[in-house]
Amino acid sequence: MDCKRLAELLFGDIKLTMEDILKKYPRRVLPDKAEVTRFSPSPTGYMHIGGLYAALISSKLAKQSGGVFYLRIEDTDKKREVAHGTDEIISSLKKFGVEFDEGAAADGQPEKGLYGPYRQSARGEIYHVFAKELVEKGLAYPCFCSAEELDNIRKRQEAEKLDPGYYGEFAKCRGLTLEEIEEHIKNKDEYVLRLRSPGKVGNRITCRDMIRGNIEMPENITDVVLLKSDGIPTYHYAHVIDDFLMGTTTVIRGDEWISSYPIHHQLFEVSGLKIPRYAHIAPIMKLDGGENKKRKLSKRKDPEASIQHYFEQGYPVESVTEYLMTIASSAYEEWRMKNPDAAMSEFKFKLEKMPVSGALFDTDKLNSVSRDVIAKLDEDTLAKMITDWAGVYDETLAGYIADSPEKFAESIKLWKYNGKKTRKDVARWGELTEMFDYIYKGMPQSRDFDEKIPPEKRSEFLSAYIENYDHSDDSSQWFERVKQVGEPLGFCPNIKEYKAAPDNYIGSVADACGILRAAITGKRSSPDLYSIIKLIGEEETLKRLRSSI
RNA sequence: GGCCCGUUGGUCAAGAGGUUAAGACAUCGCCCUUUCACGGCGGAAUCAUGGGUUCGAUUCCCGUACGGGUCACCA
Repeated sequence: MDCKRLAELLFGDIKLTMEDILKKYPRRVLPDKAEVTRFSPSPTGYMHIGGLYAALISSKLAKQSGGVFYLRIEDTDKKREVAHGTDEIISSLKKFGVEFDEGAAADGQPEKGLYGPYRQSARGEIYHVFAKELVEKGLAYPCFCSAEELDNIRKRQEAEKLDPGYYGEFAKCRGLTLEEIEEHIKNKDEYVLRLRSPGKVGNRITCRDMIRGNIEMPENITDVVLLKSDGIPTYHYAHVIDDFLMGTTTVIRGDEWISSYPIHHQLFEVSGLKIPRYAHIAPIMKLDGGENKKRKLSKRKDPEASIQHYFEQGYPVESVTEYLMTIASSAYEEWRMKNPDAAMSEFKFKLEKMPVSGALFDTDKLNSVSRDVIAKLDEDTLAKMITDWAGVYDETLAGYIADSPEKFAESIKLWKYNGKKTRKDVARWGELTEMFDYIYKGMPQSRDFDEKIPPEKRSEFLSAYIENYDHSDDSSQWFERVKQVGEPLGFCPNIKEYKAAPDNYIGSVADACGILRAAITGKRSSPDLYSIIKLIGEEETLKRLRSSI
């Protein structure tokens, strides 16, 4: 067959030439070992935590090696595209401190970088130039099979337990003559462009994966689709051309791509392009119900899959990135313990140390990391972060803040410090609302008394305490009074003595304080009680105490 | 089902042919303590399984089980 004529027939109208393209995308001049990485999402909806994870790693790798990190939008599937998907990705990532050296920009904004356009939808002609070359070399051909025909092929293969795909005897259009093709084109029949795979059954290829080492698998033998009927390339083809042109050194992507690696390997080969390194990262998993089955965090089922969730809950973004780093690298936690105040960028990240199997998302761990992050923040930063968050996500809390800024400042001090030691019991701003309730809102809705103390003893103590209450007590007088009131009623003033002989008492001062705490705040745990009393004032304190009897 | 990948405490995991098999989170106990917290100390808890190779295997090899991924004109 005259492949040149076929190429003209299919791509006669393109103006660009291969020389133009290669001139426009020169090899990058970068220091030795500099990594060029990318984040290449499809704008199909909200940002997934897995996307953030990948972006974080990719960015880190480029930055620490003096390379380039860029954003490429893979918008080749118009059906799944969501309006403003790109804006959403960029702004979310920005909030997490992930910045691109070059790449796609928000809708209407100019792109940064010389290797664009960075939206695949704007690169149509480029792909066609490469595709034309493949056709010229006889390595690609048009296929006019309908969806039904393909479906039948698949069914037959399934029934006969054959390998699925368009190959061998199933590749009907592989043998079309130029005349037949011309006829189809004249009839304006829809077609896709397929690779004429040079693969042989039995051949093996190996994927050099930075995380898993070498992975051996069968060579691709199927005539995969390169260009869809709308002329837009499939992921496979766009990946190969773009990552070559844009100079990606290491492709970092989810491990669901491993199985299509043979296709990519072959595509690079037939196109005569240098294949990049790959790092296939394991997804973040979740335990599914009681089934004890792991599965990927799913956008649909799991709120925690969306990074929006973390904004809503009020996790500082550093908490999330810190946590993600502990998953990405087992060495991270140790490093962090040694360098509590260092910037994350100082950590030397290694792909080789990444986990090969999916880690279960652990909210407890996230919370713990987050408490540490929050504990390091100073009051002003705290106040600002909380105010900003509440303004968007928590009306009640925002109302409290607006109601009395002084009280708010006091409250922050209260939960952050106890004397000199900082508390670590808040992992997300959402937890603060409840705490501020008892400072701002008055009477607790319900009171979580320790049922170890019989209710009548509790009331007895409460009455006696109210009787003896003196709001002018300083903090040590206050505590003395709790002891004094409690002692005759069976509350041992000395915790050690109480522990030595618990049966001799109803409880200890700690229990007495617990009664007061629950009466005033409703909770068993709260910041320093004396300070809370001072904050809410005498009248309110007595009111709450009385109502708990 | 084919093809890949994986399996160390509840979770995240380090680890190496010979170790008392790190550490973190969670959990439990104790200590500190002016309550709550913070902090300190300690406990319980792990090498999926069967065969090899070896003086010795959790570590290397093979099988089995289990789990994950993938098999589109989606990415």
